[in-house]
Amino acid sequence: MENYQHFFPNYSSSSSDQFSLMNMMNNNSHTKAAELTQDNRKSSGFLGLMASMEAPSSSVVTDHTNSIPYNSNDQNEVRSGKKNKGEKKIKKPRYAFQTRSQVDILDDGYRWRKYGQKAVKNNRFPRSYYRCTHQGCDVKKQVQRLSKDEGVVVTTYEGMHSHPIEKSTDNFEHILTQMQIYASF
DNA sequence: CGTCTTTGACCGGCGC
DNA sequence: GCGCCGGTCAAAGACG
Repeated sequence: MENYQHFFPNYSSSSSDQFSLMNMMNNNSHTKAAELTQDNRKSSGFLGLMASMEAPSSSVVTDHTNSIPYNSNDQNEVRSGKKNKGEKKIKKPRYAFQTRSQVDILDDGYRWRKYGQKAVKNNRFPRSYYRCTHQGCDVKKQVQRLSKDEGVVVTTYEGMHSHPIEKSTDNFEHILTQMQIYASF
């Protein structure tokens, strides 16, 4: 168990946070994951996610709704006014991980730049928006804490990294690979 | 001095 | 069309 600290180089001392993420990989009930679709984002957003994640059995929820068109170029061009409307449209999967942790920032081995923070209604805690700092990689994640149970942190990943990990967290890279296998469902 | 955070403004989608 | 809402920008600041 001690070598789990390798996954969290910033957490040198033993803390329960480290084991929460391992529980996630072991499908332990303490941490649950779900794929978000834009459908449930429209209807109830994170509340809808919470509902699905609080189902006792679901550790990974996959929704194969393909009715979510997504222009991959829009992400970079939306501000510059360009819009390639003729591009192929694929859905943009989002994966949420619910983790019991005292700290908001779980170090997953990648480097993130915070680019926004918004208040969440019905929640006294804000939601933070991060983007991967690797050039050409626009993987995003958002971190939110439950107001109901402030010991729970929800991290939502959007997109997949197409570059090697940037920190010396070799073992965790393997775990992320498994996460990406989940993401390919 | 480079990198990352903060924070109000801004934008697009959607419901009314 | 208008206003709300979730997400993003970007200038200024903090920090090492």
